[in-house]
Amino acid sequence: MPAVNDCIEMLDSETKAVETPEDHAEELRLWLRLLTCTTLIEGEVRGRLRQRFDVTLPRFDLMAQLDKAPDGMTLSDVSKRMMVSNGNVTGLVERLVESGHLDRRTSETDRRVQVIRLTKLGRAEFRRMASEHETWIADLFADLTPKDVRELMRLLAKTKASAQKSAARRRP
Amino acid sequence: MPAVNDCIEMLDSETKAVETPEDHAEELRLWLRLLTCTTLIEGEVRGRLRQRFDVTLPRFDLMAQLDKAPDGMTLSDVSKRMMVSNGNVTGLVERLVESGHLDRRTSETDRRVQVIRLTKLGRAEFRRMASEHETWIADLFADLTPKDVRELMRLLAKTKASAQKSAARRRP
DNA sequence: GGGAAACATTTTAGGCTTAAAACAATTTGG
DNA sequence: CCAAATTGTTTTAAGCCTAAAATGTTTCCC
Repeated sequence: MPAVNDCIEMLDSETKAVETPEDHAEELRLWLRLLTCTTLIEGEVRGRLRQRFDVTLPRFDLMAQLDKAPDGMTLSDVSKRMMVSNGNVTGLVERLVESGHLDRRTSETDRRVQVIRLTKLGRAEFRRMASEHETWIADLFADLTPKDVRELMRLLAKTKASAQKSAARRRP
Repeated sequence: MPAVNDCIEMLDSETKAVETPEDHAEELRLWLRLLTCTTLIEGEVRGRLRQRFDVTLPRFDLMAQLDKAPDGMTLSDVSKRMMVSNGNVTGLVERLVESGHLDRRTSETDRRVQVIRLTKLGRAEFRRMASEHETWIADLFADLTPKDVRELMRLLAKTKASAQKSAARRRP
């Protein structure tokens, strides 16, 4: 009896009292919009880095991590911070060592560990790129008021926590 | 005299009256947080798609576009919608045609154009995946209240508009 | 009509990315 | 002590992705 079914579904969607196929369209739209924003900005930054400095985004990101760590980082550290796979970092580091931006040495205390640092050249180039990069980002977010920025920061922090909790539920 | 300099900088950062090297650290932090959220969720979705359905995220995304277009789409349409390069779509479509999920034919009216559609198999598989996918997304955003979701939607719409405007300024 | 511009797609070359397996070194627990 | 588990990195195989150049087709407009 379709009529009865319709009633039940309407009731549910209004009151959230019953367990039936729920509507998660809002969350889905939110996710797509989040993804759109990120893709848009990421593509813009990628293009500007390439045009202005002939550098790729992953290389820039890796250098950004190292700039914050004057004593260097292990490959695992970098991999966790950048949220990419280990093997990915291996290749990235290889190319940046090759181009003279990174210094890589085996730890004295643990011969499994590779410690990487920015070279003088690498640091200088990164600083030069980073200051321009910061103005790009400011420009991309220019229409947001300081209040918007604060509110977004708060909601994204909540989003991040929610997603981490959900991920942990599945992989305890 | 460093003391004087400090005063000027503090004044500026408080009042925004003078034009000096401005501080865009807040926007930068916002961008990094946005990127973190997306990377986190995207990685989670990618992993679940692989484990549950042995499908990649780009394939799923492409099928999602086609599911909304019963009459098919051209490769250019897909490329614009997915915000990826043309060449990328060519390869993706190739593999999905090969696996029987997509049907590709040259347009009768314009022989430059390739029109792609989901096959029966492709549509069935996509629907099966999509309904589960929707629950994953809902779970990942579970800690956000309906008000949070609305507010995020609003702020991300503003962000998207701002970024598009900034991109257009560069590439008119 | 015909050449130039615009458009849709593919190709190319190179880099990024992942998951999984392999390898190497250290730590741990009996 | 030493075998087993753990940890850090690299390798492998496959796929994703981009920018730029090349190819084929249509449209524009003189």
